[in-house]
Amino acid sequence: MRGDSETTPDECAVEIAMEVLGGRWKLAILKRLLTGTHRFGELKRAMPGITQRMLTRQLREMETDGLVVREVYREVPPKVEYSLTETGRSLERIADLLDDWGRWYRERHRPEALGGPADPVTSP
Amino acid sequence: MRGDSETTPDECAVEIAMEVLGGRWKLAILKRLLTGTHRFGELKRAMPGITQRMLTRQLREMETDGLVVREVYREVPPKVEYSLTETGRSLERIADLLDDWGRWYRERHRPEALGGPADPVTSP
DNA sequence: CAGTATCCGGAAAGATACTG
DNA sequence: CAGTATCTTTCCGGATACTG
Repeated sequence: MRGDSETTPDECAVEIAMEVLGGRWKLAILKRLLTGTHRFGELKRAMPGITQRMLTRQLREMETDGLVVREVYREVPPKVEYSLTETGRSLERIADLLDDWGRWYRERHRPEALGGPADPVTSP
Repeated sequence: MRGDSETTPDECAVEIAMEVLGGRWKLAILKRLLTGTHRFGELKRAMPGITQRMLTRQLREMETDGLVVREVYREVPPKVEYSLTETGRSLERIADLLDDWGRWYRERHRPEALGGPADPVTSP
């Protein structure tokens, strides 16, 4: 997804968005950072499924893409804080909608993936 | 992305959405189908970049995920039409937002990818 | 026309171990 | 604490050829 740089003239811009948001963890990280600045370890603890290597890579890509700011405090022990840029925060609505939609979809199409089914919803 | 079936209890639902919308072509196809029912060949012609194999695969996955309906007319020559389900149409707003955001992001962060830069926007 | 059938390269993702 | 460094696995996406 990243690095194709083909950008055919008639492609619709969702592909640009998917280049930036694609991957398994970007949006999850973004949602975390929407609650405020976080340290690397905090993010890691908050997302048990991700490996250190993946978290580092995703954060660096998001930094390159202008979504997050990485601030290094030259202390011992080291401390690095991540926060969203304005561009990153501009995704809040989309991230929320995707989250809502995902929840709704899971209820509607994957009821087995639920621990205790809540009250069913009929539109997202 | 597909087939992990892990779904850790505390994962946020954006991952569900990304499972369904992920991949390079899903949203582009969805946007096409939002304009109405289309035949396989129409979709293929409308998206010069995609291969037959990919188009078939993406459409089948979207069918499995409950986003599209595939209707086969037993004629000669064969005719197959694809349209969106209600679930598929429920993504319209999100697809539009992603498209808008992608356009805005490209202007703001990748001006070199534009033929003739339009009037700059300051918020998505 | 609308697909399958094969084969393939490379990126994405993960496991594990080590370090300033 | 916050990373690198390797190694391995998975699988996405594409090229090409063939078919009911």
